[in-house]
Amino acid sequence: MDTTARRRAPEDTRAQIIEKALEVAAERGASGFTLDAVAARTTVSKGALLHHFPTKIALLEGMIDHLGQMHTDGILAQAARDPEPYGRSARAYLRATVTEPVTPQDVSIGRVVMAACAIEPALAQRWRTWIDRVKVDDPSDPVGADDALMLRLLADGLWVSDLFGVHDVSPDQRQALLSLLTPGHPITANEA
Amino acid sequence: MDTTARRRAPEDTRAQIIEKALEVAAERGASGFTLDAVAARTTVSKGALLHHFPTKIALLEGMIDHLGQMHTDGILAQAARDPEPYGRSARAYLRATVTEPVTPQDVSIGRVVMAACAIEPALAQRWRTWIDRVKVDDPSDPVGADDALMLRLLADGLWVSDLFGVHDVSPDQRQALLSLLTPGHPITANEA
DNA sequence: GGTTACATACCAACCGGACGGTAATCCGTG
DNA sequence: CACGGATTACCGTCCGGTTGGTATGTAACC
Repeated sequence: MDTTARRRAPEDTRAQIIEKALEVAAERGASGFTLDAVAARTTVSKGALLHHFPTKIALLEGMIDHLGQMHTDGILAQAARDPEPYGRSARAYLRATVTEPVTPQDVSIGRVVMAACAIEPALAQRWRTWIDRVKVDDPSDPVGADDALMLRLLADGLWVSDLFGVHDVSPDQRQALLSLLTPGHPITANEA
Repeated sequence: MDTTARRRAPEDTRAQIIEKALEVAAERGASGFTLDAVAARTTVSKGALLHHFPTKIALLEGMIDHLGQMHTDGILAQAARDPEPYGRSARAYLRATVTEPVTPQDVSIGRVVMAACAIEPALAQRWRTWIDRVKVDDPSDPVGADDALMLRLLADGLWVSDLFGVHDVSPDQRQALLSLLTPGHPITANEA
């Protein structure tokens, strides 16, 4: 990061910007998330920031891609650790939401991303692509599509509940949700 | 609404402002939801708008209260129409989300509210009070708290899925979700 | 006459992005 | 290898448009 490292590592600069941008989002929230604030936190200037991300939406896309990458990695790792093939993917999706510690920083970042997606629909689309990437291995799963969908909706609901504090969900209740999808015990009625 | 009706009906003016504000939110989205746009759509001026709602957040609070009122009314009406007492409240909560036609206007308004809540946590708190108001009759319900919570989380997940289009949920699948909570068939494992 | 319900004009601050400039690096050529 | 032009990374400043909010005035009502 010395001054001579100009052209050395543009990819590192990009990564650093995204990392710092997430920090700003975590600490200042959506209203405090400005290009100036992000630039001030990085070692580079605002001009360089705009050089790597020509627009604020582009920066948010970068952040969402980063988060999506991490999230899908976590889900796929969870799925790989799960010996039971039945409903593996959907369960991992839920488990990632239930298990991961939801820190105040996570909540703040989640709110910023949520606000961004609500304001700019294109960003919501971007987020969706990451979700779809996790779903690809579903066809090989013997679990019914209805049950899998239900678990995912449940996970999403739990996520927004954590974001806005709409429901009080105890650790026990979180744990109970995990044992929902078991082989031979379909949840939805019109399952095969 | 003639010009002579100055002092006549301040309450009507308030109601009209909220109504028009929701229209603006539906048509212009979050980025187009500005005080000027709202004022332009009403018969009153921007000054009058600020007179009734001294700040933009106050206006959003008014809108959220209005939506919350309608939503809880719908849920309570659904619950009243349901002959089966088991899980009545939670089912009504879910049914309100599943049954109500989700128009593009609803989606747009929902996004604006979502963005507002994500940016200003105080608004999320406001929304939560409306949810709590629906839950009050739960204690008289023989359904387990875990199952009721699960249905609510499911409903919330379905709502955000409709808002952002994350999952494709067929009408059949929506219908299937409704038949989840039946007496004698608890969903979560650790029910009594 | 004092308060309420508005209208009109105005402002100041914020913020995304444009711009002109500089220096380091890459690359083709001889 | 030398070298020189093109490209890329980056800087710092400035600007214009937008927007939430204010200040001042005025007419209707109690």
